[in-house]
Amino acid sequence: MSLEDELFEQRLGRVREMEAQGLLPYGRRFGFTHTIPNILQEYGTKTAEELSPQTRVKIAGRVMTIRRMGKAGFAHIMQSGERLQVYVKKDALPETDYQLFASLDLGDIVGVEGYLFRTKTGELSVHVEKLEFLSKILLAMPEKWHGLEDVETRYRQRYLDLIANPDVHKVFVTRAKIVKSLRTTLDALGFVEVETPMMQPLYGGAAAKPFVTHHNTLDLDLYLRIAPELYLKRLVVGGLERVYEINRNFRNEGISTRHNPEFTMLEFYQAYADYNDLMDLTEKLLARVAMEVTGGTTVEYEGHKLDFGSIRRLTMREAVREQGGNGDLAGPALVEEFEAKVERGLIQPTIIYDFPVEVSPLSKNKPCDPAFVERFEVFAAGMEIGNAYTELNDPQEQRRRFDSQISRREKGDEEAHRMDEDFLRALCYAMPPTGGEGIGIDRLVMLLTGSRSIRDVILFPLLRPEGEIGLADRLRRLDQKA
RNA sequence: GACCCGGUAGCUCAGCCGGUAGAGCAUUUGACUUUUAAUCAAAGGGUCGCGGGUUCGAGCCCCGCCCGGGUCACCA
Repeated sequence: MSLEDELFEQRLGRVREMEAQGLLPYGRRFGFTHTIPNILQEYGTKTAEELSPQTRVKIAGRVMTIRRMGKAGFAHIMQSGERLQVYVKKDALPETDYQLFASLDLGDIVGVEGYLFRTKTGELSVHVEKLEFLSKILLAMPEKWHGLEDVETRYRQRYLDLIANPDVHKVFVTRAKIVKSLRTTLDALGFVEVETPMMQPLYGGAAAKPFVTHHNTLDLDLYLRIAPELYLKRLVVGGLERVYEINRNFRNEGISTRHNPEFTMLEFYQAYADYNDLMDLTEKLLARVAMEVTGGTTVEYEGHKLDFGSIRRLTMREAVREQGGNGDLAGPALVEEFEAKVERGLIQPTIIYDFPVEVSPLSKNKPCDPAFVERFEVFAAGMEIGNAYTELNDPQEQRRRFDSQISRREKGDEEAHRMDEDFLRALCYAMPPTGGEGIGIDRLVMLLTGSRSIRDVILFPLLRPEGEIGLADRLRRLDQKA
């Protein structure tokens, strides 16, 4: 018999024993008085004397370690990635509760009631007087010391990763804080959050290959959006003058440490503004989010100290010249030169502005030089994390840009924009002069959490499906045996 | 898509020149009423990713495939 089957049998046996005693192996609501992080924060620095008179607590969580010593024992209970020790003494709690403790498995979920104290070695602990069983683990927990290191298992069974690796828990809590910080800043500036279609009859707003899906009733092929841009700009036409969306984009392209087929993007549009205003706003957003998440504007990333408190600005031509490239180039050739000579070296947060018009079909021309557009990208750690421009709001010019995209497409550029007449019609109703920007949330989270792969900031990154697991069959067999 | 690395017990990993598959944690049994990677004693646990081949003999060598990681390409 394999070890896993053996574990199943042992633990299902314990489930049956509990049921026989009238206990619930899968319990019901548990009214706790404190969370473990609460207790650690409130009492973590109190001395033994300061803990009297007794503070009674009722807590719940997952059993992470057990040290049994005959008629007493210790365990650590984990909640929200933090652990608190509990001390269980045979003559301090009811017989049945002690029996329960004696048959606990690592990974079980329990509720505990007792009072706070400090052990001989000074660790804050709960002196247990009541133990309630809440949920039974059937499979084995990852190793207590090394945690779960197998990358594939970490991604496929993220719950195990979260249980075994507290740092992973922290990354995703930080991710939530980052998104909240961006929302708070934008909300305070009067931006309205909206949701626009994920499924679009025409895709646009970026150069990328789309995913295709189909609606049965309408018998209609739809694209998962590659960007929300064209819908958000329709909203600006409609008078939502400050508008943003934080949501998923889907691009049917390669997977790497910086690319996942679905990723989260913040896009925001501000009427009556241009790309200079957005540069200022970008600095403010980034400095603030870094401050709120890490307590400062500098963050460590791959051995570099990135300073989000001072963001350099230079034109694409200046950047190319600075690296010894040919700054006299124009059009796509300039972009190629930039990507070859500059991009990867942009470690410190940097704004690169003034892009060639050919690669920017939705941006407004620079008045003094129509070969360039009012567009910038933000780079850090060699990664593009944002893209912004003064929006093209002249419908006739937009039509010409679409036309030239179409001829590029006819020459084989699969990622060139398609004609979007509905969008053109919206522009024909007059869009105010507007600045718009997209910020890649996943990459920003990477920078602010020190994660080297985008998969480490996405809870369930895309993987090929694994083979048969065979678990249902085993459980079925054991059920029949019982 | 190309190249490099990896897949051995539930987990973390060893496995020499091709010669009977190993350790720690976890599990089971026993001892232990302030331990903390608890300790002590004993036991059980393997489709060596999958399929072929070479060989007297393959975890190890060869071929194909699957899964994952990395680099590059792609991603304006």
